[in-house]
Formats: sequence, structure tokens, C-alpha cells
Amino acid sequence: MMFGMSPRPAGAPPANGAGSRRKRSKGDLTSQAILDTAEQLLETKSLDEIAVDELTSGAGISRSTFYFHFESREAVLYALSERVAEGLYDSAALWLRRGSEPPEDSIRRAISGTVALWRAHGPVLRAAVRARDTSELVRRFWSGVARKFVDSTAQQIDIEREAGVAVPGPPTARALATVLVSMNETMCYSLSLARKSAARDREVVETLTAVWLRAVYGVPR
Amino acid sequence: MMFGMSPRPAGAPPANGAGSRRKRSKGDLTSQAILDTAEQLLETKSLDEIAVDELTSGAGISRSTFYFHFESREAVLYALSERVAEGLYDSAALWLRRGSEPPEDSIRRAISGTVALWRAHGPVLRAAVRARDTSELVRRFWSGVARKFVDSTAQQIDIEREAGVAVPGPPTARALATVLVSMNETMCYSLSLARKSAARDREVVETLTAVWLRAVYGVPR
DNA sequence: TGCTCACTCGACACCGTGTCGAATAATTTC
DNA sequence: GAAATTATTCGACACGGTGTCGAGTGAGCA
Repeated sequence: MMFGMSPRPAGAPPANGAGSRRKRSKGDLTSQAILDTAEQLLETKSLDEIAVDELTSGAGISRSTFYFHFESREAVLYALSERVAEGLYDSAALWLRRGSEPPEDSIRRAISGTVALWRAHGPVLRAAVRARDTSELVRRFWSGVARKFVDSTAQQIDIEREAGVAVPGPPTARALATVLVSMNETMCYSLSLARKSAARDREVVETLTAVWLRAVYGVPR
Repeated sequence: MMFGMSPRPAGAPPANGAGSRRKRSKGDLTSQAILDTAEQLLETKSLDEIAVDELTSGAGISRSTFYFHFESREAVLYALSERVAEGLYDSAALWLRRGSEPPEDSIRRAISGTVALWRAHGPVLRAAVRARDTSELVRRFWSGVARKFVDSTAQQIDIEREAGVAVPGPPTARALATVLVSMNETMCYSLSLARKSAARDREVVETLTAVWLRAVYGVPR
């Protein structure tokens, strides 16, 4: 069962990171093509409804060639996750200390960013969330991401509590942060399932913002 | 693709409801055995990791006999869901109007009940939640259940708002109820994944209760 | 030119699904 | 209680998807 970290077989050249400007080998191109096809297909079907030959015929190669590039469908999803993870971390940075603006604004902005990201990459994010229960690899990856969110949120809550602005515990800053973050995730998940509607998006953002504000700072007065 | 409502083939005698004392036909017994085996296997594996022959060998029959009793693995899950649905509705009743006790108590009691139910039937409930994205049948069923929860919660919030006890909207009572209910579900889901720990359970109940209280009534003072 | 190694392919063995028709057990009908 | 009917079970089969293997192919480099 080992660990299969790499989407490419052992001995393959190091992946060309996003920054690298090295010449794209042919293999990189087809890997990309597989990834693109996968992301497109995920808009319609769930990961385990997608057969390997759908991926490969979309990329113009034969089915068995797939296994040269990825060791499983889940590995594809993992690679796809990494693609959007960066955007996610940017979004996480927004939780961090605001300037002098009121908390309401920074919370709303952060939540807005998350919703937008789910709108842009809903299918991949949904597949990744589902795969948490299936694939150990994906699970580790996303629990790392979630942790970043929870940590910075908890830290922020603690700061506000010490400043006497936020409602003191219990619950622990960390426990509170955990439920708030996963509440956001759940709502984004189901929102990304519905047809895009700016009005609905706004309503969800406002509702989540209100719950965050009241849970952390108490009722505004 | 039709609709396949019944776990038993068309023309089968009406299911013996829980109240009925009619003689158990042999078929009912094996259906039960399949259901029991399924519930037990779900403690270890996810629904689509369970092969039909695991179900049938557990019930002491041959694989093809399975299809006489259920039309698919999902139909099994649907039947399993109905089993626990009743308990769920009891839990839903707790959201309804308390007597004169403080809101904190009735909310905590309701959340406690939900957590207990997830502790008792976690594997089935998790599988059902996952299958919402896969099976139209399961999706309809559970959105009905969720609706009951959301409706009664929203109604309760409206009552409290009119009485001037709860923080007025926006957000809508319904929007607020939606996020609170799904927050509970998400937390119960992940809680039921961890090893049973009374301390952890209590912490989650307390955290959820606090968020509900603050979201609906504002900060206690 | 010829070597090497990344890359591709078709063929194969395997496994799980769902269906069918025949065989058997239970129940009803006369 | 024998015959007819219906409920239940089974083995066999066709199908479709997976993952592996060894044999190519071709582009770049010595």
C-alpha cells in the first residue's frame, strides 16, 4: 500500500514547478492534458463515475498510457487539488490581522473570497472533499489545509479576546474556529452545487458573516 | 433509470411495517439478514467498497439472490436510512417549543440527542450523507429530513424574534436555520468518525450550543 | 550513427456487476 | 393431500472496468 506521493513514477525527472521555465517534455504535456480533461469531466460526474478511458481519450492517448503518468484516479485528483491549493492559501491569508477596519469587513471579505474560489473550482473542491473519506493521501493533504485555516482563525480569536473585544471562552478559541471553518466549507460545498446566482451567493455570505460575528464578538450593538 | 422506490420487486406483498405482527415470510428474514450485514460492514468500509457478495455471504445466500431482494446497493442504504429516520424525527421534535425552561437548556438537549443518535448509527448516517450526491432516491429522502429540521428551527426562531428575545434579521430565520442545521450535521459527521470519547462529545455539544445561542439570541449577558 | 530513455500501445488476467432461465421450497387452491 | 401457483434460490453468462506486462517507437544526445 506504500504511499505513492508522486503523480509520476519513481525515477521520473523532478516535476517542473510553477516557477520553472524549463522546456516542457512531451510527458508533461500529456499529464496536463489528463489533468485538464479530468477537471472538465468533474463538472458533470463524480470522480468514481469517471472511467480511466474517458480521461485518456479526452487527452488523445490510449488507456494504458494513463498508468505511466498517474498511479490511480485519486492521484489525478490529488494533483488537481494542488493546483487550487495556492488560491486557497491566499484566501487563508485574509483571515489574518486586519488593519483598523471593523471586524465585520475583514470577515465578510474573507468569506467572499472563499465563496468565489468555490464558485471557480467547485467540481474539484467537491471531489477533493469527498475523497477525504476514501484516499489517505487526499485526506492528509486537506487536513493540512483545514488546519491552516483553523489555526489562523483561532489565533485571531485569541487576539480579539485578549483585547476584550470578543466574547471570552468557553468554548475554546480552537473549538470555535473549528466549527466556524467547517460550517463555511459545508455551505460552500452545497452552494457550489446549485446554479450560479449572485443573489444567493450574497445571501450566503451575509448569513455566514452574521454567524461569525455573533459567535466571536457577540451581538452587534 | 425509472425510480425503484421499493426494496422488494414489484408484486411483492406489502412490507410488514414495524407494527404489523403478520408471520415473517422467509424472504423477510433474508432481507433483514442482508440489512444487518450491511449495517455491520458499514462500520468498516464505505458503501461502494462493499461488494454484493460480501453482503450475501454474510447473510448465507448466493450473490445473485441479492437482486431478488434489492435492486442495488443503494437500495439497501435507503432501507437502512428508513430504519434510523424515526429516531431522527424524534430528535427533530425536540427543536419544538420548550416550556418555560431557558433556551440554552432546550438547545443543548436537542443537540445532545442528535449527537447521541450519530454515535449510535454513525456508519449508516455517514453513508447516507455521502450517497446524497450519488443516488437521487437517497437525496430526496434526506432533503426531506433536513427540511423538517430547518422548518421547525426557522419557525422557532421566528417565534423568539417576535417575542423580542432573539436578534432580529437579517439574516432570514430560514437562512440562519439552514446554516445552523448543516453545521450540526457536519460536526456530527466528523465526530462520529473519531473514536468515541465522552469528553470530546461534551465539548462539541457545548461549542455547538454556544454558537446556536449567540447566533439566535446574541451574546448572553 | 547508434544508444538510451521517456513515452506509448495492445493484449491479457482479474474482478465485480446485473440478468436469465432453470431448479427448488413454500403456500394456496381445490 | 395432490395439484397449481407463487416465492425464493441458484449457477452460468455477458459485460465493462481495472491494473500490469512486455514489446515497440521516436526524439535527443554521445
